[in-house]
Amino acid sequence: MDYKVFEDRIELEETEDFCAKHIFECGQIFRYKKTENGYLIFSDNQKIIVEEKNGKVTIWGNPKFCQNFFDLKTDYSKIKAELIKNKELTMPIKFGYGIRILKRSPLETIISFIISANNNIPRIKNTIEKLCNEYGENKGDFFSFPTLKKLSLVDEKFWINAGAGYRAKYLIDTVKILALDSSVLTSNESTTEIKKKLLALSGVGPKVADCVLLFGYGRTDVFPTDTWVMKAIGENDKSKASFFATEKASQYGSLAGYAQQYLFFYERNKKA
DNA sequence: AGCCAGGGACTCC
DNA sequence: GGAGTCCATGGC
Repeated sequence: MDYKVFEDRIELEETEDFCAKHIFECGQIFRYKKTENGYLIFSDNQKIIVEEKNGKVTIWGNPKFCQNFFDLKTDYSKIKAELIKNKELTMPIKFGYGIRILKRSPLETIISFIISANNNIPRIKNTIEKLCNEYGENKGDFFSFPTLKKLSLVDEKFWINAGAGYRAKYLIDTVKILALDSSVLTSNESTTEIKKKLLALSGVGPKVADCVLLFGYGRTDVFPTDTWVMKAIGENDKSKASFFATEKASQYGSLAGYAQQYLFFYERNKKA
């Protein structure tokens, strides 16, 4: 995919490999808002604006950050061509053709997906927004995601008030663990090793760990298996989630994470 | 009103 | 290690 890098933006022609709606509404990120002709996104300490009009996509923001964030160097046409050989992915890929997996900070991903457990997206977004507004750095027209140091100042009452529910104590405990040893946040170890460390955090089970690995560490060899993906597979027994996570990761190999995103987006947004 | 939400911890065995 | 139960609370 060709793109031009400027000082304050990146430009590309409209392409099958980039669709803002698909990218932001496939459940991988919670700090975004729909605008008139695009999206307004916050990630880490950055603000990004994506505009799509007249056949052109403009990504406003720090170009170096955005190039990595949108994973612009990865060839999604190639990934889709490979995955679409699996019949069950034909419709999902046609439907969510413009999905890209965003590269995000491990800390923000960990906190976000602990909040996401057994929760609904509007409420998840609301809790994270309250957190940033209170503990993030004021960047003028938005707030950054809080640093680990700032997160250490958040008490249980705040989390409850922000709508975290019973996850409040998980969040408190996880921040404490990370404050003592934050090495996992910058780990470059194998997917299995990092997963083991993530599972030691509070409120992080197999599904949250897989989401964090995929979105926060760019590990595409995992297949996060939530209720929507279970529906996509046609399985009702929730106790089998971890079985399918392993099964599908093995089936799709290093492309498992991409396959999961197409399935998730299709299942959530297709018309019955 | 009642089930569901991008599940996990805890407790049994 | 597998099965059951409980967990807060807004969305629909």
